[in-house]
Amino acid sequence: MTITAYTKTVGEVAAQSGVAASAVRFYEQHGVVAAVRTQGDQRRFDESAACRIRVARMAQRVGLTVREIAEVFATLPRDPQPADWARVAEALVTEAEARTAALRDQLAAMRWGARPGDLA
Amino acid sequence: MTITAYTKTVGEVAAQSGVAASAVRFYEQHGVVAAVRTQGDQRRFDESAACRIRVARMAQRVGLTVREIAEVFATLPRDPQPADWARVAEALVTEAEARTAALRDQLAAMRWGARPGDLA
DNA sequence: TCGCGGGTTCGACCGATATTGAAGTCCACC
DNA sequence: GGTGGACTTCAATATCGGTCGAACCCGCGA
Repeated sequence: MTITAYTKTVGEVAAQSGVAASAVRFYEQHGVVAAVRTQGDQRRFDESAACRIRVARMAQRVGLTVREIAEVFATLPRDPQPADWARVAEALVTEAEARTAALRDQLAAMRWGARPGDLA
Repeated sequence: MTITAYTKTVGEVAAQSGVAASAVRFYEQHGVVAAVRTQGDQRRFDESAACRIRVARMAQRVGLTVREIAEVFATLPRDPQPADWARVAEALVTEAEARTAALRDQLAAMRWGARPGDLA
């Protein structure tokens, strides 16, 4: 049973997640990732940080805000297991599908400017 | 064959589409809707304007930007017919589904931190 | 003719999502 | 125990998607 430690620097997490270090700090400020501080006040992230950020970026593409993503991630325990990630993944995909379905339904419900007499 | 005229004021379009008049002007600036001007320099929109804006708002919910939406709408002719709207609707839903699929695929492709030896 | 409820432009401001730069600190390696 | 690269904070800047207010214009009805 390996204890997942807080060992990654902001730069390492940035490299592993494909975003700028400034974005990693931004995500920490907004609760997408968590960090502890060294004696010298530097951030140290755990293994899940890069993962969280990669997932967050994908979720942003389907219209979720950073706040919404942080809320979903708030349900993750420390050192998330595959089952925890699976649950989060499903929540995100379900939300994306719900929004797409809402788009489709509302589009379908529109009367498309069918002015009576126009097609008659 | 009714010729669709430019008759709606900003306020009318705003009311019909459920957004503020300032937003209608914003959408015009960004190519989501088009307007002609009266002698007195006032905007006049056609019937499709409110429709475009309602659709645009839905599309924003699934992560499309105003620019992307404007590009899709750029394919609409003047006085769009139901078939034109159907094509646009399909393009938007398809894009939303593609983004959701990308999210799901990338989530599925992740190794979920399965560190060798951890589950052993 | 006057009033007034719209419309107009323009620029300031907002919140979200970051990026950049300055000034200073930390720490890993030699 | 240096040195240099990576880290820190804070403020400014940028883009996106709007909103608001000021100051002004336009047309309609009393």
